[in-house]
Amino acid sequence: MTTPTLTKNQSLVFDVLTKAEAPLSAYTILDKLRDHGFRAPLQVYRALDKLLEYGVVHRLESINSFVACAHPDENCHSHGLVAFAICESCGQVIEFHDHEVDHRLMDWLKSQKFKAEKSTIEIRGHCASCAA
Amino acid sequence: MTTPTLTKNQSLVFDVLTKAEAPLSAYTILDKLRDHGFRAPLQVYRALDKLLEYGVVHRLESINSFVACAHPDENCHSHGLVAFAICESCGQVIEFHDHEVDHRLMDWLKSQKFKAEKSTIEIRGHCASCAA
DNA sequence: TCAATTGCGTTATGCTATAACGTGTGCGAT
DNA sequence: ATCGCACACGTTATAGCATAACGCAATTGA
Ligand SMILES: [Zn+2]
Ligand SMILES: [Zn+2]
Ligand SMILES: [Zn+2]
Ligand SMILES: [Zn+2]
Repeated sequence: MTTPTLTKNQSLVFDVLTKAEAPLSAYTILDKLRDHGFRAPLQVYRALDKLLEYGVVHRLESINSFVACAHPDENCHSHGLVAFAICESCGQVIEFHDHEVDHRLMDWLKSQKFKAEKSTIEIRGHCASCAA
Repeated sequence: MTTPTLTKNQSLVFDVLTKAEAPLSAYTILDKLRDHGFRAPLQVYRALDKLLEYGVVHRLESINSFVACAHPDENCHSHGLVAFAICESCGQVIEFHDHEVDHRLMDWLKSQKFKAEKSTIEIRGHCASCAA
């Protein structure tokens, strides 16, 4: 369950994501790392694949972007769904977990004999600051 | 709230989606409509935009594809979230609604003073038939 | 030492989506 | 009637996202 030591490229990508204040696309990450020798998208995508596998980064499907996990210590992800509220003005992402939602969804899926593997729960809108 | 009369292009795209047994990408739709005079992606995307606006088609963010609404008559979408279970083997999509999940998510968002506008709930996995 | 695994770099390619321009048609206001 | 506007449409070009396929180097473990 513990995260393996990150390689150089993985560390660079992870650092960029942890310092960012909003989700980043793979190509934005690439641009930020050109000074560190990155030249091609694959260098970013390969690092992201590993970081996603380790659970320290999340992919936001609805905006084709990536964000560092907001709860790196809790290993909450192993036993529950993750949901994201994404502000369309400032880009801020709130990551949250709710076991009641989890169980409700899981029960429904079970009733359909559907074997869940990956889940995406993303709410786009405006955060408290941006809602005006 | 009633759906306007569809234009020719909108009807063609909608028909392709309703006859399909799995979600289709915009470019797959384009290929299926070349015989009907479609030549460029924009013809598909413009029709899809309208169909999405009318609520008769859904976009599946996690697989960049589109599917006809499974509950065209209920106007359930206006007052609740929609969730999808997507089989990664056969492509079958089960569309469902659950008010308890809705309310739970909405309550949480309200507590964060987050103003929700669009939501995405997609579960990928394997359907009863494909789960082997 | 040899084979298998893993990470890395590069080039090329494919898939997804939109920008920008111009045309034609219908329809209400003048 | 005709002007102005909104809307659908067609086309070309471009932007943005993601992976295939190749080869090399370092690591590991038998
Ligand atoms: Zn997380
Ligand atoms: Zn905001
Ligand atoms: Zn629907
Ligand atoms: Zn299936």
